[in-house]
Amino acid sequence: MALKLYNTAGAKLEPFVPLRDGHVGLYCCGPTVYNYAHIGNLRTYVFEDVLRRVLERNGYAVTHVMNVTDVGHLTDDSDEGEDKMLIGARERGMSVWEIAEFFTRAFFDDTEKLNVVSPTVVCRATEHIPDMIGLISRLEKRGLTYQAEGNVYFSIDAFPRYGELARLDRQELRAGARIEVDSAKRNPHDFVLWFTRGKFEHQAMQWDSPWGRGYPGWHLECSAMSMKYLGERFDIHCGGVDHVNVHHTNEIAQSEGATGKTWVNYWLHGEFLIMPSGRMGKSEGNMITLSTIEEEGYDPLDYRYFLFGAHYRTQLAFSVQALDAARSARASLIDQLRGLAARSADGARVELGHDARLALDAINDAFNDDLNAPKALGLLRAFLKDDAVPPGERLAVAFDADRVFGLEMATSVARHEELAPEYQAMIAEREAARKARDFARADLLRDRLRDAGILIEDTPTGTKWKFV
RNA sequence: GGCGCCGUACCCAAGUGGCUAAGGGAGAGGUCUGCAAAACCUCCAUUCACCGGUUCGAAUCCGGUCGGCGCCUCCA
Repeated sequence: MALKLYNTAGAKLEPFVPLRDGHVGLYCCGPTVYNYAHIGNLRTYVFEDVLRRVLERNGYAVTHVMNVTDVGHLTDDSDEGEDKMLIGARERGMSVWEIAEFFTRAFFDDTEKLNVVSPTVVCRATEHIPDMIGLISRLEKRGLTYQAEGNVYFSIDAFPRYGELARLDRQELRAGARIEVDSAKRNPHDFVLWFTRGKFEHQAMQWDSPWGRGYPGWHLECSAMSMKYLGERFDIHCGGVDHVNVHHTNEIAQSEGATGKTWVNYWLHGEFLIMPSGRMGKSEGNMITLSTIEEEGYDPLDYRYFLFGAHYRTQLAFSVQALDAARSARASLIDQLRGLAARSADGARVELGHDARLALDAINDAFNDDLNAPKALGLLRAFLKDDAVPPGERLAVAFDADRVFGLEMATSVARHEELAPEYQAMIAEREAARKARDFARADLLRDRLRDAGILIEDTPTGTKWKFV
């Protein structure tokens, strides 16, 4: 089955056809680095990782670009807020530049732990200010901007197709429903391209521009940088669903406003991870980071496995119970694969028989059907139980599918952990006790090993152990 | 108020017109075991929030009701 993707623009499933044969230009909205990413944010990056892996599995050479928003941004668009970076810096006693560097590193630590493949290009907003200024100038030449009270605004009334992506009805938009409208705006939904207003003298990062010293509006960086690295037209742009209405809508306006061309062909949006209390966020007070999860004894890959429980376009309910289920499921999968490896003389077989081939095709079809990872995982697990297929072939199918799942299956199966000599001695002593039918002694040793995190299994082929 | 998504077993969920409604977790029974654990085997929704309609046929399409969530403000 050829790759099909759900395009937010048009709101339907479409066959994927790249602009250039064999190549894909992919832009993913990256992190704002004034705080740790939480596991809800990370869900989106795992979804994008699956997208990239599926594209590559289909033979495309992918140029994957991601921005890092290290420019301070207001806490809200009504211009009343304080710069987020500044707040972060003050709270932590660091310069805004140090803050940005610190959380950028933290972000990539997290994605690496989740086995997310690094983007081809990672670009920082602060290193592309001239590109953004250039874009504003182009918009200015085309008459799509105006200046008011020191700021440069994009005029959405000068861009007739405004809001098509989100199917916004301009008449029905309710500006100011939740915030106060900036009185300098001609249309309440106009947005700032460049800030200079003295009111923001506390803004720590500022640059010179034709409109005065200041800083760029938030949406600008994605337009400027994506076009710089991928061209004025490219294939796929993705991010979280929350970006559809404002961020991506505004990006399209300023990008297509500047070039006069269709900017992006496919828009993909990942749904939210939902807490019992609703959306996860710092202000909601329900933020969980990857570190939190690790401290609770979960492996980051347990979380990755958990994410494959649901399709990327459906909200996923997070709970400890659900994460526990994922951890157990991943452990049992690895055990299952180890069992298959033990029963296969030559490990993962390269040549697949008819049934294995069929199963792998079905799994690939699931991936190609708008990245249906949960279906693919279900198919894989059903297939692994099929004793009619030689163990080596089952293993091979799993490892092949893992090129997309990214669960380190082969590594986990091959891992031979070393046991400290004192524990080896305890196991030997327990064996001796069992032979002597001193079961009280044997059970005591088993309990002690258990307390040390070592699980004892007496199997027909001898005593085995593993870390819990 | 507008736009959008969702409601499938104890839990997380796949399925979007037609074979027995995936898969995982939990649970139950069994094999094995000194006992366990692990592993393996078996069982676990005549039914898809509710009501009405379309159809030979619907969890799947249409209308309505109830419930949940998201976006419309920076936000994955």
